[in-house]
Amino acid sequence: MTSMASTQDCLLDAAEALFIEKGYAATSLRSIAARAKVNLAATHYHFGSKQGLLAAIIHRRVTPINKARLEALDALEKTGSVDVETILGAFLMPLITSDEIEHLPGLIGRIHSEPPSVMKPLLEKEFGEVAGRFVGALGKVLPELPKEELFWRFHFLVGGMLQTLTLQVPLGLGPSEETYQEKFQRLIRFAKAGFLAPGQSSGEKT
Amino acid sequence: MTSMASTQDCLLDAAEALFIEKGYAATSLRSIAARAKVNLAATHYHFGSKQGLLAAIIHRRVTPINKARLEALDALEKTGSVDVETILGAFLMPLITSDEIEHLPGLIGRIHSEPPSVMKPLLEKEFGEVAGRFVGALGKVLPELPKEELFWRFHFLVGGMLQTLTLQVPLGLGPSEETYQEKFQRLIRFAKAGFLAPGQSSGEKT
DNA sequence: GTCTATAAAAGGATAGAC
DNA sequence: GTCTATCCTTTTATAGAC
Repeated sequence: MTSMASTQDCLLDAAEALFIEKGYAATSLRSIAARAKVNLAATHYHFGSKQGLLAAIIHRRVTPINKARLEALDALEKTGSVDVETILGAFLMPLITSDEIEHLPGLIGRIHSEPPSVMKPLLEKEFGEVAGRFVGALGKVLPELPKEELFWRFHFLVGGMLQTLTLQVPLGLGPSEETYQEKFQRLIRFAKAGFLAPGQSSGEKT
Repeated sequence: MTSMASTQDCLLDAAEALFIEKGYAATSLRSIAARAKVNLAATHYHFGSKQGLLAAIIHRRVTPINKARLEALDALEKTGSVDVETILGAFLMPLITSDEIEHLPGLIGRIHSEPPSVMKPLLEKEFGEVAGRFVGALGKVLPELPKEELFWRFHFLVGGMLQTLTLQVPLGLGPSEETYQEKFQRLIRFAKAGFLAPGQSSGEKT
């Protein structure tokens, strides 16, 4: 029994589940405390405010994934096997191999479009470094692609990732049980071709 | 003065702006009524509830865009100029050419990840037919692509679209003032290549 | 259709005993 | 660190006069 979950962890788990289910604004601290089976006042004692609780939740899940992403990119650069496909793999696959995958998808998918006043500082803090590293790596293997085009394509990749994390099943498709492994491999095929497309109307065939 | 905005329209406009700014759950009917400069009780008189107001807002913006999308697709099929790029154009460009573009992007971008209990029935009702028609058209010009792969690629396209509608400027890029026209042309380049990529490991070079 | 007034409930946050 | 009790604000929604 020495490994019984602490009050903090109970709160984090409960709040995370409810934020996924109902969204941030629609979830009350009371419902969180009830689900965690702790006292209402504990939320303020441990996290100060509802926002503080949200920040802690995101930090807990995102940190290990971003660490794995950067390590994967480092490994690519060390072995010299850097290309578009391997970079995309280093960006997406840590979502799967991490232990957090069970919780992260719904969380990010649900809350990434909360009001900017809530989310923007959090996302920039948690995501800024990783985005910079990966855009830089992609820029190196796609030296002729204009910078703005590169940024927007990374942006589209992130959109596809978020959409994949948000929806279990796309509209019009039956509830086929597909693993994230398979979904992200589909996304890598799609986005790889997208990144390799000519940058404007210049390029390939001229 | 015969064209003075009705109370309904004032409420729709105000609620839309606030939902974009703060999200659905975080916006109160009071703030809506205040911004619309109408009485609080008017919201219930005209729309019954907060949910009814949301449904009316979405319907107002989405209906004309989807109509334009289907008409553009019809036109392509009549002139026989159907290919991946023109289909993508017919799907994305009505977002721009419609009068709604000024309001729609933020709205959809902000609220599409509200709790499924709120959004799913609305989105399926408003979006189901259009998605079916466009996936069908893409399937015709990509006959060798497996159906699941097709669905997921359409899904990634929608993800890129939503991401573009959500963020004015991608992370790491300065506040470059780019029109939606330009952004969606970038997205079309990206997604066109993605749709044309080989479906599995089969294809191109074997 | 529009207003005032208010009901009835739920929200975040805090004080203070233990 | 955890509890009870409560403050104070805000919320959705409605009743009823005009």
